[in-house]
This record gives sequence, structure tokens and C-alpha cells, in this order.
Amino acid sequence: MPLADDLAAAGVAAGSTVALVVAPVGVALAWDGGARQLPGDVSVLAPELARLDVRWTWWSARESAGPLVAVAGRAAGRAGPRLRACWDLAAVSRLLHGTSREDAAAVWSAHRGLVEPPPPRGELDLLDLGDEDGSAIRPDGQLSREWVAGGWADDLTRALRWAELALEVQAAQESALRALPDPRSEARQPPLAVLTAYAESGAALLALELEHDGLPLDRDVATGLIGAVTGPRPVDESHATAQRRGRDDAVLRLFPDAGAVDLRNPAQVRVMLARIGLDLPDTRSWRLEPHAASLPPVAALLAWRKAERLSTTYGWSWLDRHVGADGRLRGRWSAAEGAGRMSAQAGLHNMPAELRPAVRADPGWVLVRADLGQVEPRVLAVVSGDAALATAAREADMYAPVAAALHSDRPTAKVAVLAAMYGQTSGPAGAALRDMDRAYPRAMAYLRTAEEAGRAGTDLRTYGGRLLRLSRVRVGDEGDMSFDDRYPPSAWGRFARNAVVQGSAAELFKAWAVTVRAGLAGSPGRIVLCLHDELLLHVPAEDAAEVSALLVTALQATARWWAAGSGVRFVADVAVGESWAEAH
DNA sequence: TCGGTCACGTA
DNA sequence: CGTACGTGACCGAG
Repeated sequence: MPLADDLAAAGVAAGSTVALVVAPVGVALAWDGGARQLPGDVSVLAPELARLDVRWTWWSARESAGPLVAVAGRAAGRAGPRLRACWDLAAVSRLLHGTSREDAAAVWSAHRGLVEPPPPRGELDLLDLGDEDGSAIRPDGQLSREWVAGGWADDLTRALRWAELALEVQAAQESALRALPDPRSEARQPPLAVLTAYAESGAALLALELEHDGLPLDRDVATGLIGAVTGPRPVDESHATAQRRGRDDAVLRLFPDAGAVDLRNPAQVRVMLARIGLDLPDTRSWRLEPHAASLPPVAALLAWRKAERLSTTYGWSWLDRHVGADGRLRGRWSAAEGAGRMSAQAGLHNMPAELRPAVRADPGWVLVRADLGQVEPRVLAVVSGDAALATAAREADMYAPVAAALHSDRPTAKVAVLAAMYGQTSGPAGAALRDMDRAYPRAMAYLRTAEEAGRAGTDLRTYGGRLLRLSRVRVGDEGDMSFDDRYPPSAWGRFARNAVVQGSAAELFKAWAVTVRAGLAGSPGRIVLCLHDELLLHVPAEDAAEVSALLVTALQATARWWAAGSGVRFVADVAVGESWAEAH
């Protein structure tokens, strides 16, 4: 009997939650009131699984969906069935509990309210096993270290137990999310936090697909761009050294007595600059910029820095390490980092704009780019419930009405809004900030509340329910506090003020992205890059118009539930081109 | 070999 | 002295 019919007969309704565990020997499914063991290779089972209309629950997309994503692309072809709705316990755990780890041990301990155990290491230590007796849960309530290390994969009976535990965690996570207050001015079902869990789970799956599919990059174009800055690809190490020397000398010649100054050593550069009369606290480019016009050596140094950046971070070794033979740039993706933004390695998120011409569609395909306009101030209008700011956010350009309300010009209005969200304390925004307080009191109060929570060490949640852990741990008995080591106390307030806006915007963005992904089902087009407020899609040329429309309708559909009742409008700018640069 | 600092790319 | 992120070169401690 086909699996779909089997599950239907077993009472699994469309859209219901089914836990999925993928083991080498087969697949285990568990749902409320039933279970199945499906022996066999996942590559054979994958297409049928992908066609089922259920919400897959897995410990993490990487563990369970990884094999399916790899198989679906290969076996089913580019337009084959894709996994649909899911519930990613690791992603939701990060949302609900504000933890950073995604291993099952951390997910489980957060679920049971236990101390987070040490992260699993590569190899099992006998000491780890303690008095484990082979069962999944230890006497102390933690997950078995053996199971966490992959012991669930030994046979289908264990895989099924692993699926049943996933089902338990899912139910607890969902009811905890349902218990959170719905922040929308028009509360609806399902609650916003549950919808956010769906989106965060989908984003974790999307992250895996981004890793698998890669970003199309034309090696020849990239070679031309890099070569124009650094010279031709060096044939050996001495050639590379000579190229570097040539670039260095062109700068050093312009400084008197520069001699053997190492341009890569900021201390030496600072001394060198002092000799031409520039006494600066550091040598950062924004400090040098004002002197570039009057001092040719400084202009040369800044140009050198740009070239050096390209040759070290985005040069030949970058190309060799991260671009595959198939012309795809691949790096590891994370669906939620810190405040909740996606992040990516291999330079995918910080590639210099000069290299964008190298991001090129395959022949017969195009890149469709869409970015959200003024997303953070619009998000602030939604999350703070500020009626006046929401009215401004009904416009395509919301800074125009803000400028009118502040009796200022548009640039000043923009700086004032950004300054409020980012916690800027100095500069020319001061007066405009006081006007902001008068015009948008609820938005400003919302930000101030977040800042005070940051300073006081009180946990916060984003609009979608992401826990921002701001509480400080008491370290010594003298009461010295240590928060996250990254932040000095002076920055805690600014961090929190920004995190509630940036994190909520990231939730909207991911909800949009997974809606777009769903809209691409059955077509060969793919999302190939997520960049905080920008999506880049690789699609057949003949699909360009349809996909462009999808990007807009998906945003409207997302905003309907995300910003329900706020009146805030979200806008996207869409463009099509052969390259990323052209699609701007 | 490691962590800290500086620097800089993107949003 | 606006926030977030990832990356690489250099330095000094171990």
C-alpha cells in the first residue's frame, strides 16, 4: 500500500505532526497514536516521503533532512518534490529558550528544564556513559550520551524511540509557544509564536538547501575581477610574494623614509602616518578617508587596503576553497544566530559588491533579486504598536511622513529613526530624537524599555517570541557579573534596543523566505542567497515574471498575518538580471 | 598553537 | 564610540 494511503488509513490527517528519524537502515515515523518502521535506503524512500502532506518533526534539519535534501536534488531532479512543512526542535528550542546549541542533548535539557550538559564531542568518552544502561534517558533525566552521539541509528527500534522522544519535545514546545501572549493588535489562530516556529523551522531547512545548492558563481568573471586587482594568479609562492611586494612598494614609495614598514601592521602604519603629519588614534579607513583628497599617500594606502582585502579574503584561495567544479559557491548556513538573523560562512554574507558581477545565472536562467524596503522602521511600527509610526509606514517611503512629523528634512528624519533604533547617543540626531519622542511616543518607549531591560539584565522576547537572554550570571560572591563576554556593560542597553528590532525583522524576513520557497514548489527555481533583507533567486528565464510576482504576493501574504491589525505596509523592490550586479 | 586586537566586507 | 555577522593578518602568551 502506498505510504500516503497507509498513513491516511491510520488516521494521520493532512497537515498533522509526524516525527521523522532517518537511520542508515531505514526510516522511523511516529505520530500521536501511531508509528511506522520503514526499512530500506532513504534514497528510495525520499520521494514518497517528500510527497506526504504532513508537518515533519525532526531533532534538527541537519540530522534528519540533510540526507533527504541531498537525495531529493539528485533522484527527483531539479523540479522534484521537496519537503514541505516541518517543525525543527533545535530551531524552535533556540527560539523558545534562547539557547545557542542545536544538538539533541541541549534541546532535551532545555525541554526538561535541566542544566545544559556539555556539548557532545566527536568520540564517546567512557566517563560520559556513567551508569547508562542502553536506554535513551538517563536516571538524571538527561538524554543518554550514547544516544546523542548517534546510538539511535543502530536499529529501527531505537530510531523509533528517538522519533517518539522528538514527538514529546514538539508537543511541549508547541504548548509553551501557545502560552505566550500574542503581541498582535488582532490576535488570531494559530498564535504568532507558533507561526514563527513554523517559519524558523522552514528557515533551518532552507539553510540546508542553500548549503546543498550553492550560489551560482562564474569562475571566469571572478578570475577577471580578482586578477584586475591582484594581477594574474601566481604560479608559485615566490611569484605571490613578488606581487605583494609590488603592491606594497607602490604605496611605500609615496611615504618618506618608509623603508621596511609593514603595511599589514597597524602600529607601524600609524607611525608612518605620523611622519607625514597625521597623528591618529588608529588607522581605520573611516579615519583616513577625510585626508585622502589632500594627501595622495593616504589615498594610495586606502586603495592598497581595498586590494589587500580582495586578495586575502576574496582572492584565489577563497575561489579554490569555496567554489566547486560546478560553479557553485558553498558555505555553511545558520538559520538563526544571536538575535535571530541568518548567517553564512565562506564569505556569502560579506562578499564585496565589486564581486557581484561574478554571481551569474546559468545560461538560459536569470537571477531575481528582491529586497525589503525600510524594513526595520516598519517592523518597529508593528512591534511597538505605535499608531502614528504605523500611519507613516503605510507609505512606500515612510521617511517622508516622518520628516513632516518632525518638521525636518528627509535625511534628518532617516538619521533620527535609525539613531533611535540603534541607540546612537552622539552626533546631530539629538534634537531630532526629542522630536521623535513627541511624534512617536510608543515606539520610543518600546525602545527605551528594551534598553532598560538590557541594562538591568532582564530577559526579553522579540515580537515572534525569540528569547533574548540578557540576564547576567553571578560569578563571584562579591556580586561581580559576567554577561556574554562580547559585551562591555556600556553596550548592554544598545544591544537590547537593537536586538528587539533586528531580531523581529529577521523573523519577518524568514517567514517571507519560506513562503517564497513554498511558492516555488514544483518549479525548478531556487532561493540561492538570503541576505538579511534581500532574497536572490536562480530561476529559468521564462519563469522570471512569475517569480517576480511571487516575491511580492508572498510578502503580502506574510504581512497579512505577521502585521495583522497594524496597518503597516511592507514593500519589496524586485529586479531581474543575468548577474547579481545587473539585478540591482 | 592559541586568544586578543585590529581591520573591513555585508545588512 | 549605532547594531549584527564572518574572515584574515599580526601579536604575544603559553
